[in-house]
Amino acid sequence: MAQLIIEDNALTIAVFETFRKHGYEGTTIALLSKVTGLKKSSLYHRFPEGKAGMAKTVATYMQTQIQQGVIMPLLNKAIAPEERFKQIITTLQVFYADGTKSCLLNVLSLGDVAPDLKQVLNTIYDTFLYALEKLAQEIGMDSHEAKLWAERFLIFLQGALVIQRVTKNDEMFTLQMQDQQKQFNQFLNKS
Amino acid sequence: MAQLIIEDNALTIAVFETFRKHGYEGTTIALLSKVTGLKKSSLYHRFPEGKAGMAKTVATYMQTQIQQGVIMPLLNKAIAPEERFKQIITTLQVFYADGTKSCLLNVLSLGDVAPDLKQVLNTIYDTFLYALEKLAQEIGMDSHEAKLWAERFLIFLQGALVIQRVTKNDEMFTLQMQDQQKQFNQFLNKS
DNA sequence: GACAGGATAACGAACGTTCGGTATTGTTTG
DNA sequence: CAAACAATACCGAACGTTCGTTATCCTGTC
Repeated sequence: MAQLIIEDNALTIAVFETFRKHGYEGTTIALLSKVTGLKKSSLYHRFPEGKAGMAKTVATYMQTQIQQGVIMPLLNKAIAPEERFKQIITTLQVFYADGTKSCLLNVLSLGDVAPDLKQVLNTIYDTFLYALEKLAQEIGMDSHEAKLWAERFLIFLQGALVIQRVTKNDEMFTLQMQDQQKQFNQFLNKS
Repeated sequence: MAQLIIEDNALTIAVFETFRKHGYEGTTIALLSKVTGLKKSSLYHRFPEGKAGMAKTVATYMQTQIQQGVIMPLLNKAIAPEERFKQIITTLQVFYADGTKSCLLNVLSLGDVAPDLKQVLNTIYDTFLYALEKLAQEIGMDSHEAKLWAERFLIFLQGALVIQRVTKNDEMFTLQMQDQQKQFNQFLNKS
């Protein structure tokens, strides 16, 4: 293999970070070139399907990250529910860099979205919601309660990210996540 | 005055709706031309400061809308707090078209935002938060409680809009707003 | 005839994309 | 063990298109 001046994974991450910061339309090939160190034409060697393919790649990248860092831990019955929830809160803090980085689900769902990209985003949400639901059921909620709690958690997650971006209040996301964890533990101790 | 093909207010609204749907980078002058019925050059007659000026105009438009439909009702002590809150929930449902339309605070705060635009967005958030805080204090919360509740409400508002956009679940926003109202009334009846 | 509202036409710049070419690395074959 | 071929990784230069913007001109109205 010819020399890779940037590894596949590092390349995907750089592109991912650019998309999540600037959105789809705000992310230009020239900007990606600057960020990755690869010339525009070289980017097309790595992403033969162009910009749309890049967006799909980063969405799929997020899907695997969430799958590995959130979904699997949430469904891992070998660990106590309290520990599991604490664990994913930590993961999310890292993933969103204490709320300083935006979520692809938000920034890539603006305007007219390509159907295949939209489907990846939908799947991320669905699996995330499902895993949260299952955890909530484990700690004693009925299926209806569990779904509402899971939805509220994801709403909180997205909302806190938006508000922190608007206000530049750097502790907003962290505080809200800690609050979610506290409420989770309170429910646990009641039942 | 020569013939106005589109009135100032209708023009602003059309531009506003385009920006909130496509974001800043996704909104092109050609698209605005199609949407408003005005040629590109005519748009520059109405908005001498170009695209940046259009964004600032729509942000200021939102500011006046929120001021008139939300801030003033919230601070109107001639009406019972319960009625006031119910009123702004209704206003917000209309403003966000039952959650089918995005919020400028979200879509215009992506990437590198012009400082003067960012300041308008900040002001909208600050005044909204302040009015909610005051209402919360009126119904018996201390200042700390009131601030946390107000923040949570705005987080919920933004989060529900994001989630509904991702999932296309058209009842998400409405249900969450109704839930917020219910919780507000429950707090009221407890104190 | 001054002027405001709108249209025509064009501008340079940036957009996403493609093509031809050049090293460098791997793989085959005699 | 080389020579030959193929594949990989990257780049320079250009493509046609669209971007935001502007200069010029026409058309009504006071």
